[in-house]
Amino acid sequence: MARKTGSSGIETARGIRDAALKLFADKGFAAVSMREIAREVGVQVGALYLYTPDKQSLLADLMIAHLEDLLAAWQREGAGDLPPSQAFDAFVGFHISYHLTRVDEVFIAYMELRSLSPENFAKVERLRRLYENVLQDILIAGEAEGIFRLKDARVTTLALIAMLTGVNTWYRAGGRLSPERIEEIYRALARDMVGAP
Amino acid sequence: MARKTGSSGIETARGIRDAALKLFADKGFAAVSMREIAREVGVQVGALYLYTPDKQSLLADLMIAHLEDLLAAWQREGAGDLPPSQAFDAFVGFHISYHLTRVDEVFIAYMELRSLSPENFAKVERLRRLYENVLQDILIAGEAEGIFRLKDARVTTLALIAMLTGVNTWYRAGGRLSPERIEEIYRALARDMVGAP
DNA sequence: GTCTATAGAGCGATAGAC
DNA sequence: GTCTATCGCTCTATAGAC
Repeated sequence: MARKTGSSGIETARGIRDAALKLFADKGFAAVSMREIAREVGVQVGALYLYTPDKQSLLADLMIAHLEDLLAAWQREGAGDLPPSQAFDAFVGFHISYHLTRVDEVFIAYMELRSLSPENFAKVERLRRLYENVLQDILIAGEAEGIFRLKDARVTTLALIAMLTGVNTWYRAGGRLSPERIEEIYRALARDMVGAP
Repeated sequence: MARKTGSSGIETARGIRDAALKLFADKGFAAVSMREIAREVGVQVGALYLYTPDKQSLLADLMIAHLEDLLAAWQREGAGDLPPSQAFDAFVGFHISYHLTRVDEVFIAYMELRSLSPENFAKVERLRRLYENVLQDILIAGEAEGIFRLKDARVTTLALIAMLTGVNTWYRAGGRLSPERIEEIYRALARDMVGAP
C-alpha cells in the first residue's frame, strides 16, 4: 500500500470501509483507533477525514448500508408476493444464507447500537423494524389463511429472528454441517414454531 | 460517597462491582474508563487497584461470576432429575426468568467476549458450554424416551438458547406482555421445536 | 483503605504544505 | 488526494504520603 498523490479516491474509500468493517467486528468500535484504520488501509490518519466527518459516521454508514442492502436483497428475492407458506420458507432460507455471508456486518449491526448517536440509532432501528415486519406480515397473512397457528405474531417474529440470527454465533465454515443442511434444520424448526403443516 | 480512611473494603468492593457492571452494560467495556468507574463508586481512581489487578480482570470476574451463578441457580432448581418433559419446561421457564432479572450481566456476557484475554475467554466458554449441555442432555434424554423428535440435538439446543435469550433484546418492564405470559408463549414455541406433545 | 500526583502513551481531529 | 505536524485531551497503571 502506502500510496501518495494520484491515488484513486474510490479505491481508498472502499479500503476504509473494508478496514473499518473488519476492525470494528474484531475488536469493537471503541477499541479501534483511527490510526489503526489508517494503517490497515495504507494511508496516514489525516486522509481518513477526506472520507468521513468523524469516526462515528464511519460506523453508522456501515450499519445503515448493511440494513439497506439486506432489505434490497429481500426485494430482489421477489418472494414477498408468494403464498405465505412459500414466502415463509423463502424468508428463512434467505435470512440464514444472507447472514452467513455477511458475518462482520451482522455482528456490528447487533453489537454497536450503543455506539451510535441518537439520530443514527433511530435510523438503524427504523430499518431493522422494516425487516422484522417483512417476516411479521408473512406470519399474519399465513394465520389469516389458516395455514399457521400463532401464539402471538410479534413475539413469534422476534423469536424466529433471534433463533435464525443465532446461527452466526456458532457457524464456522468447514464444520460438521453444511450451510444447506443448516438451512434445512432451521427451516423445519421455524415451521414447527408457526404450526405449519 | 467520597469516603476517606476507615471505610469498609467489602462495601467498596461491592460498589466497584456494581458500577462496573452498570457502566460496561451501558457503554461497553472499551468505552468505560477507570476514572469513570471510580467516580461512580465515589473513590479516586488509584483505589480501584486495591480490588483488581487491572481493568480486564474486572470484566472477566463479572462474566465468570455470572455464569457460575447461572449454573448454581439451575442446580438449586433441582429439575435436572425430573422426567425430560418436565425438565424441559422447567429449563425454559428458568432460563427466561433468570435472564430477565439479570439484564446487565447477560448483556455483558454476550457482548464482551472479545474484550477478554485468551485465558479468561477459555474459562467463560467452558462455563457457557456446561450450561448449553444442561439443555442438550434434557433433549437427548427426551429423544431416547420417544417424547421428543429432534432434527439435530446440538443445533436444536443452540437454536433454543438463542431464541430464549433473545427476549432480553426487546423485553421492557411494563410492556404489552407480563413476564409470565412471555414465559408461556416461549414455552409453547420451545415445545413445538422439539416435537413435544 | 484511600489519597494525590504523575509516568508514558495514545486518542480524535485539524491546519497547512505539496 | 495525501502527507506531516501538532493541539489539547484522556487513558491505564503505579508510587508514595497519610
